[in-house]
Amino acid sequence: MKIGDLAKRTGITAHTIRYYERIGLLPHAHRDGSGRRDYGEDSVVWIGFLSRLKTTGMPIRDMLRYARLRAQGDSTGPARAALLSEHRDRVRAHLAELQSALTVLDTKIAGYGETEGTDPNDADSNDTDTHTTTDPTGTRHGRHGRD
Amino acid sequence: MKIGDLAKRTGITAHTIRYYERIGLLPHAHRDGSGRRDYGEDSVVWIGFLSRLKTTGMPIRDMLRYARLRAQGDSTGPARAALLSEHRDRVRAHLAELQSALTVLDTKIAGYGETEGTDPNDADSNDTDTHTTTDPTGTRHGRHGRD
DNA sequence: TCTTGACTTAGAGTTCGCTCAAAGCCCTAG
DNA sequence: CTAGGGCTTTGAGCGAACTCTAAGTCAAGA
Repeated sequence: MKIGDLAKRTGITAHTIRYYERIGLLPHAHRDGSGRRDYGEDSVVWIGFLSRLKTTGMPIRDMLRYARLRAQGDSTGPARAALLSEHRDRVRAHLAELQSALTVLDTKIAGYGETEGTDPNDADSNDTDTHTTTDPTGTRHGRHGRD
Repeated sequence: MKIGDLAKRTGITAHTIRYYERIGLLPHAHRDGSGRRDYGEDSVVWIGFLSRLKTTGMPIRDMLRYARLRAQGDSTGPARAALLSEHRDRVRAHLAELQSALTVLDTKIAGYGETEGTDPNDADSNDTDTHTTTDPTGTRHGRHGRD
């Protein structure tokens, strides 16, 4: 298939596909008689996987590392597994953060909902949350600000 | 407290705090006798909340909308609730995507793990989540909506 | 046949969210 | 008193990930 078709199939633009090829995320595409890129189903699959990695927040430089390992063949299996495994850990951690933040949002939205005239949840008091995962410095002992 | 203290308390740099003030995410700070920014606990709380929004992927321009509503006072409660509610929907959607991607990662890592010498999961076949039986979301591949 | 639209390239431009530099002022510990 | 570190400002710079432009080639449908 041509680059435009692949773009439609994968949801990324042809520009981005060429960009990915340029930086090494995609192998150099085969060309048809007239010098145009010609793709197979495997490209759809590979880009689909890259998109998943992207969704989960993997930076391009890490996708590149993975892609290079993949290009090196079967012997890199363990290295690829390790790379994905580390990434999975990060994704899990982020997931937990998101879930925690979600409950904060729930609380806050609920706070806005009740008693419309007054505000038991003023901008600040309602901003206060049970601090969960994200502990920037770790140095925060005194938690003031009403919980 | 001074800007450096606030930075330590919140985990963002003093540079970023000034940047946030510049773009309107933080109100203009009160100054002490010598013209330096002086913060109270409320700043810690507010930045904490902003950090959570950031964690959940809210772009700065949306935080700005929220901050401006907040600055306008209590009457904007419903608008703020709506803003957060829409954001919550997006976060929930993203959360679902992440969870789905996680199971893909699990499958793939497991694939690399089994039968160390050979590889039933060669670069492509294992990259494929095509007809991977475990289809968590039920999302048929082929067209994932673009992010 | 003609025209339209998809394709090609190299390289420049954009957006986001910081991050730093430079030059100078001033608080505080020693 | 002095040195050092933290603060001030404006404005420039940066890395990530695209995104688009320009100028040109070419294939295929009306």
